[in-house]
Amino acid sequence: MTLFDELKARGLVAQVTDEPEIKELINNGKATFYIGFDPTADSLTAGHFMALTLMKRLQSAGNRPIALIGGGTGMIGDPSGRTDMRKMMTQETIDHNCECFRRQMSRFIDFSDGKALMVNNADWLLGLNYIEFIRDIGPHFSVNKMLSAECYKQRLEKGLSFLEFNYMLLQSYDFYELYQRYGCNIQCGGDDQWSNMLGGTELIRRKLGKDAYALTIPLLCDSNGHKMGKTAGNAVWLDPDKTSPYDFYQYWRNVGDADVLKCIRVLTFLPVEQIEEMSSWEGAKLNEAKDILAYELTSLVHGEEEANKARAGARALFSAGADAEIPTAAIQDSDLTDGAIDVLTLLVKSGLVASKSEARRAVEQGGVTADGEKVSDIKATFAKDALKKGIVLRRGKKAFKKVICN
RNA sequence: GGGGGAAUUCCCGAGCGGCCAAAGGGGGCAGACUGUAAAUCUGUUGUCACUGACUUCGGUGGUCCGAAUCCACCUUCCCCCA
Repeated sequence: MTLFDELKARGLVAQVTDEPEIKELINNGKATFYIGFDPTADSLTAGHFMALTLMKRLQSAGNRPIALIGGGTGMIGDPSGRTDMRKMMTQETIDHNCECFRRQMSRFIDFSDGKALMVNNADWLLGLNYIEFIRDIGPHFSVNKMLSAECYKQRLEKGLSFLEFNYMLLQSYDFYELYQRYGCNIQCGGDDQWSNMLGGTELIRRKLGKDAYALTIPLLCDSNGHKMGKTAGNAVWLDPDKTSPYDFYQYWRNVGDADVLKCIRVLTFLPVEQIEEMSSWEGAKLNEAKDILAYELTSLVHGEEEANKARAGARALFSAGADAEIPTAAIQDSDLTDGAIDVLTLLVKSGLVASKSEARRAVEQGGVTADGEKVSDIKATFAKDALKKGIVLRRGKKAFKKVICN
């Protein structure tokens, strides 16, 4: 199976500008492609992960990836699919975020010996002269056409500033620039970027009379159409300090039935044939697929060791086994009163709940257990002796911590 | 530049002087049912010293015994006209 066919089989291709040409390029390792990342946070998210795997897949077939960090476009903010304007970020924040991205990406992509490049569009965007830019690039964009683009529709109802309206020109300019500097001939990105990407291919054709291509990957959505990679509105981060490997594992362990296979196909590197076998799995058997998905991804992002720990922790909790790998929370002597601590405080200190009110509710609703025993009294306390060897405190079905006091 | 409207708790959105920690929906959390799934049903969803107290309704200052609700100014956004 050729690379392109595999991408298709995995469901990684949403739209392409010129299929035969793109096929030819990437199957033969002749592509230099780029994917842009907006430095809006100090860590990449699960949402970016799919793009990273695409990069890796293409790279292993001999194509050259360029990771473009949007240090310059980050100053503007992409309005696509947004209902409100992004917050403007300061130069320092953007620089910091760029650096964090760089570190995380090098885990997946081989940047040695020019096998991949990482560039920052701040390098060419920040020095642009307005009049020159407008005269040079502006004529190639039709406002009428831009306004009809799907990505601005929503914003036209809520208001779109000229600042953001410029985003498409800048992203197009990036592609144009990369084409000239590095011979970059394909731009990849999320499907929501489609119109911005077309802007680039169009610009290259008009200015240089050359062909460049665009390929989008679908947005990873669950069966209800919600974007995946978020819990309660918060992103699932790749940075272990922002989303622990255990939580990361749990996120994937808990995806809905309808989404497991899709996630495995799109996000893991398991062979397509193996995945096809799983597609007949049903009911409880499907749970195994979730375990595979969670393990594979955790292992890719955080390493095998962390993946083993997360899996062991989960198994300990859900199917009774050794409790050695349960995430722990240490509490201090100063948290104790008279050599003991009450449940509510303990719940808060362990990080299982955000406030005492929440802790109270959890107990009152019968959602808290300590070492398997249900805690039904909000005044229950634990003595230091018990805490020395550790207590497995559990809130609800899935949130738990082993609390220890030394 | 002129005129009109809006800012409410995580989100949407009621409230328009006391009965408001603030309807309803979404989302979240917990419980039941299960397979650590979905769907469904129930409870819950500002904080704390929890039958009570305290802090919230864009900001600042007023009026009033009392303000999310009235007034002034400010900030931001939307709509119409130019």
